[in-house]
Amino acid sequence: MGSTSDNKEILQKAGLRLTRQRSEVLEVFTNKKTALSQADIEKVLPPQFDRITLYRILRSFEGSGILHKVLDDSGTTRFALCGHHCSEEEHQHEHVHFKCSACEKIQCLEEVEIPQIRLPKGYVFTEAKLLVEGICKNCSESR
Amino acid sequence: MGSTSDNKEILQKAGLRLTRQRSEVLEVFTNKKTALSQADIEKVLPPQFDRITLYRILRSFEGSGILHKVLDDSGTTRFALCGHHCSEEEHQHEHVHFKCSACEKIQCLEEVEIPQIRLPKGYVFTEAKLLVEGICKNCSESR
DNA sequence: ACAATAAATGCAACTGTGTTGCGGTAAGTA
DNA sequence: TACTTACCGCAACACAGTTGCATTTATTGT
Repeated sequence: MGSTSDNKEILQKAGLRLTRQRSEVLEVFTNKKTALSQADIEKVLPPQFDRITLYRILRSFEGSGILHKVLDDSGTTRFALCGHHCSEEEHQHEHVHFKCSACEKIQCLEEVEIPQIRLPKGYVFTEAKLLVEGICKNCSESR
Repeated sequence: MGSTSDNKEILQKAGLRLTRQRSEVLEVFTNKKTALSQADIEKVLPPQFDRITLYRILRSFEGSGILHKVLDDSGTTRFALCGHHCSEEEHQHEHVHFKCSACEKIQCLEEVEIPQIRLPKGYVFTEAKLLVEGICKNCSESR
């Protein structure tokens, strides 16, 4: 679970240097498994961790395919760890994001694929992002 | 196209008072047909239109089913006019939102329905929101 | 048509997220 | 070990979102 050597490999593959700050951020994502906003991450990191550094780490991770942005209707941007086959050129995120109305957490359902969408004539398809809202497994079982 | 009497009807059905400001905002949405951010709307409205008033109008319209929030990965909230059968209790937005990578506009594809999603055991489905990215009809035809 | 009243507006003030520039620091490399 | 360049940390700023309160205005009943 998120060892230092894992982090090193992830960063090297992305062409990024291994720094203490980046390792810490990666740790957060491998421990928590939900999509996280910058505020969420700041709560977990040591309080002296620089806000702007975190901001830039998130963007560079996104750019190199380590993280992907998660759609959200709340206004704040959230990120989640990319599954296996993401590269800088081609992200593979055709999976569903699930937002629980009870615990408010957003998680990736990697196993649920987004069905084919039939667009009207004239429209060209590039990518689809699907957010499902409801009650997650955890919350529905603890009743 | 967006007459005053239309506005009156829309607002009365929603239990909201008919004011000049609300009419102006409604006009904007019936003229432009894409999803609009608060900044987009401010550009169109007279410059003395109060920012906070607009903010509250958008929220109250959303609460009473006149507008719905549109998912976006850019961080800023956007709204679009609801189709026919929206009430305060039950919004009906199981349609697709389409974001054009060329003109950056987001529109509702009311005619495209979101397919059934099969969730893993334990998950309860409430609602699904789908954003498709690609090239819109306008942009793909003007090549 | 007018007064009562509750809703809506407009202003002030503030919080929080997003973003850029730049000097100092530290990771990778020879 | 020294060099080069990416990365970090600070400052400063732009702008979206949010709340409280005094004033104005749309509706309701007389």
